[in-house]
Amino acid sequence: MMSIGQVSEQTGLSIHTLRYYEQIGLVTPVTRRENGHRTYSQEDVEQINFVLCLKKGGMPITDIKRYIELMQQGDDTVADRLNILRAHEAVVEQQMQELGKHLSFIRWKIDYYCEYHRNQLEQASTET
Amino acid sequence: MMSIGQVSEQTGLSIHTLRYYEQIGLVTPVTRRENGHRTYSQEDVEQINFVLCLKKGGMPITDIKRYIELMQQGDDTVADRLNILRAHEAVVEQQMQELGKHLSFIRWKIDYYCEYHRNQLEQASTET
DNA sequence: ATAAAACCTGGAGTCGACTCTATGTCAAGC
DNA sequence: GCTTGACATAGAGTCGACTCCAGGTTTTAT
Repeated sequence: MMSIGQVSEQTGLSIHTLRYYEQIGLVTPVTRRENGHRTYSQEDVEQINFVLCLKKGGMPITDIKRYIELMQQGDDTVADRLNILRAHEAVVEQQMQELGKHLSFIRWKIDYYCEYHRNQLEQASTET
Repeated sequence: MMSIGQVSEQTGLSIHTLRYYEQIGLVTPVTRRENGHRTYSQEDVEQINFVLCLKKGGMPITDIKRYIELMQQGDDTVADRLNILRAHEAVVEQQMQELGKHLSFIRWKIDYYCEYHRNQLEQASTET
């Protein structure tokens, strides 16, 4: 069991954000100690990481929230969740493809500028 | 030479957004016809696509703006621009790696749910 | 010549996702 | 016993990135 501070450290999310996510229903509310402090189980942390996984893939918070709600409704929603995951899979695949194209374009530009810069320096030195 | 509407079609950006980008200096102002309408050269469109390339890689608008400003200042800034591009290259590489991990996690989850769902259906049919 | 379509400007409004403020409780150490 | 630090809540504020609105001009088609 971990405190909110420890979870913040581990996930990279701020304490504020962790509470905010719980408040808006992006993650299921965690149990509390007698003093009211949140205490996170390993499962809770895994759910947070899953949410982050979807988020990094570009899924907006409202959609993630819908997914989490389906999870909470139990096994009857497995088919729906499967559909969402499949759609998201496709989105991420396309994103990676695009990123790959962008990356090679940037590399091409870097090479070009490298060359250009080298010539610049050379010219400066012969002008002495 | 293209009109703003045509560029909007081609880039996927709304007309609003194209004007907004020009206004905040994210792209260099294009020339106008006598009636004041914007007219985009091939180069202008290429610059917009380059900006989108950086943006899709997660670079915030203010940073892209700084890059464009360097471009406008001429050849003395090539070294600076190279640094920015190299840093961005690293960022995009890391992003792709992360996305790859997320993707395989999602796929794993899909497989898991698929199996689960198959069993669900089977059970339902034998219960008849 | 009149309506419709495509463009213009300046400025206000929206939206998603945090992030911070004010105020308060509780436990532990000096 | 009093301060310090980690936690709590409710609600306001911020920030990036658009997006829309009001009001106006110009070209195109009927």
